[in-house]
Amino acid sequence: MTNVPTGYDKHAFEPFAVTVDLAVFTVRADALQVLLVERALDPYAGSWALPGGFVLPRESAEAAARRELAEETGLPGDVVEALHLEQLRTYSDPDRDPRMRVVSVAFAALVPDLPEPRAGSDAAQARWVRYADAEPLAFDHDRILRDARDRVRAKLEYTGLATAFCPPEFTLGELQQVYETVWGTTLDRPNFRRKVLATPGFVEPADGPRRRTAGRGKPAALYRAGGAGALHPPLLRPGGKGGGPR
Amino acid sequence: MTNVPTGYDKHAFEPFAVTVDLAVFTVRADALQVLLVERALDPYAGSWALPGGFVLPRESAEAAARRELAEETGLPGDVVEALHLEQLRTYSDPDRDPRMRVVSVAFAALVPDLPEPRAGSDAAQARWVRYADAEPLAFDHDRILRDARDRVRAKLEYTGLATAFCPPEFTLGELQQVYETVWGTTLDRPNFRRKVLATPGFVEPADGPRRRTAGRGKPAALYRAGGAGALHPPLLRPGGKGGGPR
DNA sequence: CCAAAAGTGTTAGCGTTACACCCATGC
DNA sequence: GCATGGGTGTAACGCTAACACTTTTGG
Repeated sequence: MTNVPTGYDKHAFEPFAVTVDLAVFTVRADALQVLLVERALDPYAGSWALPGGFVLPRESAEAAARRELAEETGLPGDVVEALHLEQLRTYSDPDRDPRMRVVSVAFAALVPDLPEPRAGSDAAQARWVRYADAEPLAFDHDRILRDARDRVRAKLEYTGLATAFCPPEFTLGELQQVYETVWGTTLDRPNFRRKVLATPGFVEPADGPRRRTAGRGKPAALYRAGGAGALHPPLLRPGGKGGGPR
Repeated sequence: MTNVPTGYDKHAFEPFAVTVDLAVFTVRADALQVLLVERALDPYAGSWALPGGFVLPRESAEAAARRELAEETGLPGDVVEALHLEQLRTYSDPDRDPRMRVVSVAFAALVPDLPEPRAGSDAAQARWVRYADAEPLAFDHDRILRDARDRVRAKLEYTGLATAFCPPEFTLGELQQVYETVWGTTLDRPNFRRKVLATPGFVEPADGPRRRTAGRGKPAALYRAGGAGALHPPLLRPGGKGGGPR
């Protein structure tokens, strides 16, 4: 915080615009999907992009992210307030926006299957797209999206993040499908079950059995997300253990 | 990137200042130490703070971080270019700076013991301080510093980051001391040695034995940092395995 | 009865932990 | 010789992976 030009005069330096970009993930149809919007306005108009927008003068980046998410998806405010939002990193390449200097704070958000997006206020349209089919995107959003996916994949290992993809009550089979879909692997069901239940604070039992996870088979017990953030011990990916680089 | 006010007019929105803040760590005298500067200018003048400064108009945040680091520590340019710099997160609370709207991108940097800082160009003075003795700092730097330490502690588990605290050639005893100092634990030497050598790409042997790590004992073999970013398998902390929350 | 998914049990293998022991050097 | 740190060996324990098996539902 040194090197202050001319003692903090508000116009002694080039102004920066600050935006947020959101990689909103869900698990649907056995695939990791991401929410994209079609740009209506000029830079990259007609291209698909991550939702996002400018941070307002009296707003933190986190608050801006939730506000933009509500605007673009039409989700009720309390849902948006509750969902898991995670700051990824900030992209500040001087040329990342062709018009002017824009510094963007990127977030990853995780939502359960349910919501179908309606066209947002500013975007021409919004829809879910399989991660594999998302590129190419506007600006440097290809890179942001890849970083976001890497982060989510890694965090499933050592946090209870996977429950954010599930509805409030879920079966262990559904939770396992989240892991298998995001990691692109298969997991041994008995071992998965034991590991999850042996990890304190990961899930806690709910009441009233149900069947779900498919139309057939024995009804499964329901669980809610536990309070724990970190998992002890972690749930490691089969091939190549250890968290990846961030 | 939607919700563009008045089609991108450069002055249609409130300007933001963008800064970088640096948590520069080293391991000296059996303690994790951090580089602090005494503020010369007005907001919090006389207080200690993390080094940092404004991002210039044609500069990325990463470039600004390296430039500021070179200015404040007097390290030669090639050293600064090579050292490990890691983006932490961005702090954007509207009231984090009493004067105006400042969004700050925080970085953690890791350096070996050697350099003693000289007083920087803008700071009244700069010096190494034990992490435990650092607070209170100006602005929200207490929080940034804590986040930075948590991140470094966690990343020692699953990356080869610890070698960034060591000189180009180091003994396994020195590397172990880094882990013990940063984690505040003791490790079993034979097991530490085996784990490190069994992890591909963590370290690779150098030539010519030396003694170091202390004045006495059998001379130890020297190693260089290997190319691997992620550690397979990870080197877990004794108490409470798994990566902590980030 | 059959298919499908939930749930329980068991064993072999591997990695880690904890400790004993030897080696090389300075004083 | 003795203290100090480097380096090797090894046995017990715990966790995980892999797979066999039982249970409960719908058709």
